[in-house]
Amino acid sequence: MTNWQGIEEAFRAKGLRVTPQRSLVFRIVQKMGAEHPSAEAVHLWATRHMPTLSLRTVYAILDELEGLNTIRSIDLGTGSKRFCVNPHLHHHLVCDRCGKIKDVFVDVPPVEVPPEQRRGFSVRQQEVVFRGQCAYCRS
Amino acid sequence: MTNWQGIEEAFRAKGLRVTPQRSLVFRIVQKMGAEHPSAEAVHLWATRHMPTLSLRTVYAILDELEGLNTIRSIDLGTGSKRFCVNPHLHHHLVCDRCGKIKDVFVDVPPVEVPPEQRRGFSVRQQEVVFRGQCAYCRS
DNA sequence: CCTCTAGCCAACAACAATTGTTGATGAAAT
DNA sequence: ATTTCATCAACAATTGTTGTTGGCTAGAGG
Ligand SMILES: [Mn+2]
Ligand SMILES: [Mn+2]
Ligand SMILES: [Zn+2]
Ligand SMILES: [Zn+2]
Repeated sequence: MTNWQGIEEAFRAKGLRVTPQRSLVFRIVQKMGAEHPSAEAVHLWATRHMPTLSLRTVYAILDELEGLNTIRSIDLGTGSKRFCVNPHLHHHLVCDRCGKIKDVFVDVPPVEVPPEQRRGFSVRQQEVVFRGQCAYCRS
Repeated sequence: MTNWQGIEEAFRAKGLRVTPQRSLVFRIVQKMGAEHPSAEAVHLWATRHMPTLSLRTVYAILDELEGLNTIRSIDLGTGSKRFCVNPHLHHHLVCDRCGKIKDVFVDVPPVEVPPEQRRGFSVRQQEVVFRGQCAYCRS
């Protein structure tokens, strides 16, 4: 569900109204998707179009969108939750210095964790985090 | 450097004195290594032997140990920095619910990120995060 | 058109993990 | 003996986030 039509449906299906705020936050987060914005970053941009939009509401709507499975929140140790809009399986590249995040679409063969290492854990997903420095931070 | 002899040297080489607090924190973090304790967790245990040891000092000493490369701090989105004592290359298994962390020693073939996806990033390391649920949280 | 309510707002408070600060005290190094 | 470092208690401050409250408004349902 990455198109606005679908989201409208999904909102209503959950008994949530389709408001200008929800619409705006959705569109902003889609547009910014590639940079994996934080809630603050979404708010910063959103307020250019709707100056009264509160940060609190942005947090709330991002939570809702996550509940609808239209976005996913990730925490890669950059100091804040970041939002990921790409529904396909992928991995991430993180800048050690500024926290920039980029999607990485590479095939990583699934790794089987041997039972003696699992220690009772059930493994649901496996993600790869690539760490390094972005072009900007390297100069 | 995982033995106390080496650490004593390393401390002194940096102009840091070898104190009972530094010794204790080091020994605790080594002993707890497998659970990847947070600073709070280290403090909780340490105060059993030295009740006056302040949390502030634990934070400071953990920072120093990280500076000496005897431990590594990792943030896997569990809400706090966790400390890893195993110097060998390895990966991590994280419980979605309680945040428990386990080491995973499996060979993961290095993945080459194609330049058009790197977008100017330099990739320094690649780590795999396995997410799931621990035995306890699953019951 | 009227009513009811969800959603939003501002304006806070609270939170948790972490870092900063300060002045006093004690121990180690010189 | 003197200087310096380390630690302590006791706070304050910071950051990202969530909770709360009372008032206002727009829209869904009648
Ligand atoms: Mn992503
Ligand atoms: Mn580890
Ligand atoms: Zn950067
Ligand atoms: Zn668990």
